[in-house]
Amino acid sequence: MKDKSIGGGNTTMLILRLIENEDMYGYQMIDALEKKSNHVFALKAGTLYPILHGLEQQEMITAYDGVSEEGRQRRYYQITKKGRKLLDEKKKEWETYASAIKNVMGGISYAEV
Amino acid sequence: MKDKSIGGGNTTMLILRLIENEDMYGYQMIDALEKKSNHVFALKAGTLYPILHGLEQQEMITAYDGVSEEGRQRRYYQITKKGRKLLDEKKKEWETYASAIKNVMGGISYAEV
DNA sequence: ATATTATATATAGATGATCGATATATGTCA
DNA sequence: TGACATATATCGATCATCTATATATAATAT
Repeated sequence: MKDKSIGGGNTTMLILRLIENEDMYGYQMIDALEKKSNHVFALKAGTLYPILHGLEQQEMITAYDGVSEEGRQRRYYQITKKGRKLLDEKKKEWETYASAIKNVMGGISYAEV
Repeated sequence: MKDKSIGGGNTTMLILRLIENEDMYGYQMIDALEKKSNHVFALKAGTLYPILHGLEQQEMITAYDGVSEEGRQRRYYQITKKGRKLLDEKKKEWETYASAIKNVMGGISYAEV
């Protein structure tokens, strides 16, 4: 995984999280992710837009043309009910994954099954 | 990232961690990883061996032929000083990554820079 | 003694996620 | 007017990992 790359198949989860409470347009997501991650993640436009289009096709999000606070035409994305369900699943997967890494790295061992 | 796949570019870190305190042979690593991860990770032989050969070439590990506790010929792998340094780096990268995900998912925000 | 199965090591090709490069259009600022 | 930042978009390349496959040995069952 390269420096500042998001990797690990978590990009979709992060995008859905960003628009969980607020509709956003593409570039706004890139900025928000950079800030919230404290400059660890630098999501590329070339990664973002194909994912947004895919999520739209799967009805995880819907898109509409709107006007930004500065009065400019922007393409906004809104999470759907289906998308919230997917976000929940991805969250659980991440927790399982992170906890497994912790177990291996910390050396916690379980009874053999 | 598929179910039970390790992904995220963390396989090398996990392998190095496994042999940090004890030399191991390939299949032993697969078993150890499955147990320590509480059955979350199922490392595939087809993933493991190419990584081991790569780490050997980069002098992160050394290999030698030994005899297992059951008296069988096995190919053992031992971490080198260089490998321990790499493990430390990978650990730090993981911590940075996991903490960034946490920040985004939990909604912690930082002052804009 | 022989067949079957589990263990072990290994490699090649396929897949999938993400990046880098590039294209295009619009709005802002000097 | 020209340069630059913002914004959306697509395509090909790259990299990690998986699947499938091959091969060998040892253990177990017949």
